[in-house]
Amino acid sequence: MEFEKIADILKALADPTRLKILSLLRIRDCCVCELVPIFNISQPAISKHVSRLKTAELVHETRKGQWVFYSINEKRLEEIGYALSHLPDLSEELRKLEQQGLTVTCE
Amino acid sequence: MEFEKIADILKALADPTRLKILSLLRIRDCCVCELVPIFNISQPAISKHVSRLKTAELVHETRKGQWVFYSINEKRLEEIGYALSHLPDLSEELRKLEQQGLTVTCE
DNA sequence: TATACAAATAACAATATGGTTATATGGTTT
DNA sequence: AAACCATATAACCATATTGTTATTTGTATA
Repeated sequence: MEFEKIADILKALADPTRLKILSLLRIRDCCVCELVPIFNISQPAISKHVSRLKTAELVHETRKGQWVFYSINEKRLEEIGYALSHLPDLSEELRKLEQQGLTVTCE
Repeated sequence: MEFEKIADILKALADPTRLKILSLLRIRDCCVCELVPIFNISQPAISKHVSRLKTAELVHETRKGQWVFYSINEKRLEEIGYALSHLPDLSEELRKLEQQGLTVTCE
């Protein structure tokens, strides 16, 4: 996965409210109207948070009548964990640096 | 680790430039003046990025003469990987929701 | 001591983020 | 059809983020 893509998914994760939503979805699927009374923020705020998680493919949605239930996408979380321990290799950049004689060699 | 703390570390990670810096530090320790020619941004911008990584304890710094060398803190990265797969438990919140009769039971 | 280089900090600007309230949309029920 | 409820979107505001240039601080050296 590219650096920009990894950063985008991490940005979607990097918020306490969204992390809490994911933790709740680990217990069971929830709809927005269940999440609202748990947090001290408005319904549109919750709606935007889950929307951000959906864009990052960290959750899936399923409409059931008038409700929309969100479920966690554990695969995506595993992917991001893997991406962090296997970031794209930039050794070519360091090689170019050496060719340009810009390397700092200390003592 | 608390949600706010995890979110803070994820915010430090959630930027392509900082992810690239970490990838470079996986190859070898680098100083700011080596990182500058690799990226298309100014020296103060790089300095602020490594400072952000340092605050999140994702890197360590060692002064060597006039240079400051940065090294990756792999332990911290492992910690955040672990934290993502073991987020704090919020089942108590769902229990309270049920007690208040706010649970949505569908079909 | 004066000069030079590396790195950090200050002050600022443009954009992104995370909240609000008001309103629109989608589906259910009377 | 009308009313109702859940969710999404629009418009807006305050603050955070990420870059810039100018300046300061720390260390080495002529």
